[in-house]
Amino acid sequence: MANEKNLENVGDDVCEELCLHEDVVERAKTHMIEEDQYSDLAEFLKIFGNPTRLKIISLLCFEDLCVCDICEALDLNQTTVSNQLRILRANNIVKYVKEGKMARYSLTDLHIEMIYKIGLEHILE
Amino acid sequence: MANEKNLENVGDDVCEELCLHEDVVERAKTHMIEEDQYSDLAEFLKIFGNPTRLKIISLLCFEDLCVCDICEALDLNQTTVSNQLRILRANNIVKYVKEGKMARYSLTDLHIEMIYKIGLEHILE
DNA sequence: TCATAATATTGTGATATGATAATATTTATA
DNA sequence: TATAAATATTATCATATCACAATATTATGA
Repeated sequence: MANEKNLENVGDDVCEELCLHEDVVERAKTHMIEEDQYSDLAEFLKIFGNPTRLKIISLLCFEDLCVCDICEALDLNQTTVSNQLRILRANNIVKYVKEGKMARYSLTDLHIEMIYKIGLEHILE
Repeated sequence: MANEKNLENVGDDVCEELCLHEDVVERAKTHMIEEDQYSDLAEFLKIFGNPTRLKIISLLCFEDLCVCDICEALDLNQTTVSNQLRILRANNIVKYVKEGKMARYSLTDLHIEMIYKIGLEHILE
């Protein structure tokens, strides 16, 4: 029995003196959010990890634009822009209104612009 | 000659009346940053697009931690955590100090916490 | 200097992502 | 209703990324 307890403890208490700080670990855990929220947040922030999408976002920070103008400003073909706009839409980063044949895109909210600008600040440091 | 000019214009002026807004496009272009900066920014923000890395960041928002404690808090094996820490280091998101055998990790600056928190706000809306 | 704890690096196969070609849909107007 | 402009969707293949096993490195204490 005492033996069994020792075996149990092997996993938990390895390097107790020097490294594994039970109290620190427990406190850290209290600051964690739900597993699903980490996934959702990663999915959302992942969208910012592509230069083409960042270019689109950077343009929309200043002015709403139609697909055609975005293609022209970025010198990218229509398929590429349209596909990326779909991804941006699906992730609630841009929205659009139909105006006749055109679709006028804009950022959904200020969070998008903030993340773009804070990121830019960081890399410019 | 007149014919040639017409042909040239076909590419530029297609849908002039309805869609391609030269002035809008020109104005949009003035807001763009350098190609390299888009790449750098994408590389940087891409790092936030992974749940494991976000978990590490979320812990370090509150307290500096050693690798061992991070593994324990996240219930992940050491290889995974160490690899992600290397990526975070390489992208200037975390830094560390050696303390004997241990490495104590922390966030490099407030930008990291801000991006994490703004993103979280966004997905919780 | 040997053993071991803590951390780092490398290699691997499965999965995700990117740009774009090909094609489809939607809408206004002739 | 036929045409063409504007935008959207689907398919493809090359490349990137992921978690982790295996292994290496670093640093402490016996």
